Amino acid sequence: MEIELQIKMNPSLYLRDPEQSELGKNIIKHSIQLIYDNGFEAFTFKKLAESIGTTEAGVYRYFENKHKLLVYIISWYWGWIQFQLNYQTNNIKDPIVKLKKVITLLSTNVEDDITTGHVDEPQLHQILISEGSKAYLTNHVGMDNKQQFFKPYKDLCNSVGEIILECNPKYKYPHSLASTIIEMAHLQNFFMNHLPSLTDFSKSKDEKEIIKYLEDLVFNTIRI
Amino acid sequence: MEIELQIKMNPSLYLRDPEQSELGKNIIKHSIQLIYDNGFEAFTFKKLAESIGTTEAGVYRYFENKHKLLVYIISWYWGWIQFQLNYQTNNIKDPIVKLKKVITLLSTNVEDDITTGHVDEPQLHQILISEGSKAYLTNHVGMDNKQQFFKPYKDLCNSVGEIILECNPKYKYPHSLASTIIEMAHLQNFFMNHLPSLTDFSKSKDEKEIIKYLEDLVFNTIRI
DNA sequence: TATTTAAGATAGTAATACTATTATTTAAAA
DNA sequence: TTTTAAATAATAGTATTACTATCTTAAATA
Repeated sequence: MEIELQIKMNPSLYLRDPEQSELGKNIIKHSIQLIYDNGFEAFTFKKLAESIGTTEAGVYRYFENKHKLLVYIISWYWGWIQFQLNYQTNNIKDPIVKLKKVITLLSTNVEDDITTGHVDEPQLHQILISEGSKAYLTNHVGMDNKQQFFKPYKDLCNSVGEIILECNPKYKYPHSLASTIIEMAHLQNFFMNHLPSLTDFSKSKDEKEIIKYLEDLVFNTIRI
Repeated sequence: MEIELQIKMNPSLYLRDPEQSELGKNIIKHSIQLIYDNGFEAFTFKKLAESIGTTEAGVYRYFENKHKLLVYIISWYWGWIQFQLNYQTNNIKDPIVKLKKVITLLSTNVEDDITTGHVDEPQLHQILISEGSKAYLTNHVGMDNKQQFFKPYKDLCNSVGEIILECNPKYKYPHSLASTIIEMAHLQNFFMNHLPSLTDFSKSKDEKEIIKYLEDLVFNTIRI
């Protein structure tokens, strides 16, 4: 029996479900590759179509515009991370161990997940580091939020917040600390690699240092 | 005697120094207004030129492209914040008081500084919250960094890092904690106003809550 | 077999991000 | 005061981007 992991996506993000056809899956696959290679600003539907071997109009039948496509793949990533979190912390009683797992999961460049054929998770992880915040740092964030575009991110933040509260039920800022952990796991990685003097990891350029920094930050903050 | 505050800018950011002419000052002034109103994605040199009453070509004589203009005004902001930091922490001995001042300075929506005629600081502060990270989250961050585009930001981060070390000389991650404070002062503000469930300040929507959160985070982390 | 549906092919438009040219005004230098 | 240079304004033009529309073909389904 083959198991294939399916992440349920918000239908408002697409015009036609990309999971349901070869072309759709190719759009996701090549989008990740192109955004990973050239960044989101340089990414266009024309280049995407050329890379797939279809036409611009073909892509537009799946996604209204490139921003929604970005939000789609980012949502997919958070959904996938949520699954990994649930899976990895399942049956663990100690919330401290759980929280450490979460920090490691968010900070580590994942391995390719073979149960998700057309998605290259390591590339997607890099996209999240460089482009993740562009999903919500827009003028239309309010409208996007109303359409629940950021639900996977908010759900994840909530899960992390709950684990924080398990560690210390009296801690006053579980959601803010959760969003700080998630954002900083990515941003410190970006800084480490591109603006190293903004971090203390420039020598080793090792993700493990980020994990140590975040663990120190989090467990001192919640006073464990 | 009138005092005018001049922030020295990196000449690689512009083609012609905007401080040196009326048109130049108008470009800065109206850029801030337009980016504040419509966001950076919707901002074009054509709209800017129309808003000033000049032509697109006129703007291009000052700035190569809109990204460099964004980096310019963001650099200006960090230079101005650096000045405010130096000014406000001058003669303060206690590093804890200093660090608190820094957190407050970064988290508070500033008042308009009359010594900088053509710059509206409160609007600029909002731009930093929504668009600040777009200055460096690009594919050409390495080249930009080589040209010292992010020096004011890195200098500020360094200053904050030094104050952290004054509080606790043994703390291991002064730069990372400094960049965390700076980024989170802005990001928690953005979340509070646009994605409130990612924070614990959604009820009051008060900057003072962010300050309390960051103080709690920082002083627990460095164990004061 | 008829019919819906997806995909491919092609064309076209408005806006964006520029570059280039020339004419006019302003200001500094000779 | 005249000359010269520099800044600006006015206009035009191009390649690319971000779409929309239409028509045909192929494949799946009823």
